[in-house]
Amino acid sequence: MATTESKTSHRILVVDDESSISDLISTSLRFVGFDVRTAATGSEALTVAEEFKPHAVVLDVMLPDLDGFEVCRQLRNEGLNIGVLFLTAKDGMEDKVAGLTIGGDDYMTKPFSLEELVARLRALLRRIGVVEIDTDDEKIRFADLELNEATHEVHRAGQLLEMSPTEFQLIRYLLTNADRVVSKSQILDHVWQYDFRGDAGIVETYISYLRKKIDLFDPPLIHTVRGVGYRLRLPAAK
Amino acid sequence: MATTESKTSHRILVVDDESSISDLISTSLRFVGFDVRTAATGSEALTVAEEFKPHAVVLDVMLPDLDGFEVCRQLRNEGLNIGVLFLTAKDGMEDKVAGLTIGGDDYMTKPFSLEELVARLRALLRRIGVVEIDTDDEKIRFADLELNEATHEVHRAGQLLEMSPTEFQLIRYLLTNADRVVSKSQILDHVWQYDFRGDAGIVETYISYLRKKIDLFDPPLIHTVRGVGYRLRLPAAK
DNA sequence: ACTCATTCTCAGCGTTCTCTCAGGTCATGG
DNA sequence: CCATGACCTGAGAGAACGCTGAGAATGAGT
Repeated sequence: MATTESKTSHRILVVDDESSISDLISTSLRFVGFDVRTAATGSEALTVAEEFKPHAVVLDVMLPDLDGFEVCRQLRNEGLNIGVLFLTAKDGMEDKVAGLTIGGDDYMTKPFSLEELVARLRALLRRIGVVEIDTDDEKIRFADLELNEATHEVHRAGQLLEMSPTEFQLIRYLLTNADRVVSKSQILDHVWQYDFRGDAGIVETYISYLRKKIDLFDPPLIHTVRGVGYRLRLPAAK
Repeated sequence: MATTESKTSHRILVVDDESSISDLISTSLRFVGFDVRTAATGSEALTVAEEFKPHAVVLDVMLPDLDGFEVCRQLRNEGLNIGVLFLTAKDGMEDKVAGLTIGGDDYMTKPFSLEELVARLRALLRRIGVVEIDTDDEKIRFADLELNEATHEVHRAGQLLEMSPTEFQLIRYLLTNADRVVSKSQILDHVWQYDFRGDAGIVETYISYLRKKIDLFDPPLIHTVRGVGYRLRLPAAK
């Protein structure tokens, strides 16, 4: 019943020359139900794309041969309706990337969190019209808690709650796993940037932040399962 | 029950260089009905996997030759849908543990209990889609007693019972062996960490805890078989 | 440059859990 | 019916776990 996916899985092409990154991304995307192929170079990307006909491409700007934008341009020349999610290192190039990111495309700076990658990719697919735009589709609800993907707003009992970026991602992750226990490591791996090397105790701190905002209302929704993790649930849960 | 029935036998590859550990695990997994192969090194794991095509791998991250992550990556490169349950030492894990729960994977720190290993492995197989996701599949029932893996909740007669981690594992072990007698040493071996060196009397204590919660209802389900062990049964089923 | 929001670490604190022990109860065989 | 061993359970020490406030470090916006 808690299936987030997906009658027809969408085809995503992941292009990155660092295999650790491309493995991480493709594993994650496959798990949430996408059909994934990878390429390590620009030219390989073009070759694969021709045959694979992806709906969207996750594309590193920095490639050994072609420039990411060049790859994008050539893909577009095929006349296909392809969405592109650029990946870029966090240097000075961000502005340039932002400027070159046009249309329904998007970009993210490395390192990012997998939770955000998936969210951005889904938004991208919606924008370019591959996925039906159902306004309800952009909202996740649990009890009187509502998260709006499009506006990035969270409401409880009709009231707007201010969330920091991390808090937003955390509550989103909990919401997509509503009613199931998720461990602190799972949270860390999905919500935090993939290069985070700190303690899992940070999760406790953010859970505390969330509770101060969300569970200031009744009934409390965020529950601790000692020794295991956290779980979003209603008290009435039979 | 006398025959080794393997209608839904999933293939599990166990990779650990300590033969004591790998024996322990494989014996246990075979007993609960998995088809098990073992490997002592990373390269052996890859060789065996190619031919054995396991559904999941129990993989020690500390291997003599290849790193556990490298093994994982190469397994994934085959394009196969393999779940990985990593085993890590409790101490030297500071910067290693990141990203281990991506893509439905999971990890456990040594020492662990066999009960938990089996539970985690089953959850893993469900998540990666090897086993049908039937919400009922995540529940174990006996009489009016119900244990839910996903939510970590235990109900009796529709009422929620609070359980500590060890209590939860114990009732789960009893439930998976419902109607059969299990000895105290069996319980100790499966529910407690394999390096536990205490008295078996601890089991009596925890049985007592459980009875205070579960058999506060009628009829009592936990029965003592004097001189042998314990058995979960209904009064009618003499 | 300054301010503010945010992220993250850390340590103190209270709670819960684990495990041991000891005295009591119960079943069984003699 | 008693003796014996097996089992039950309450009490309590110590450890593990999780929550939270304080504050340093970082980064974004003005």
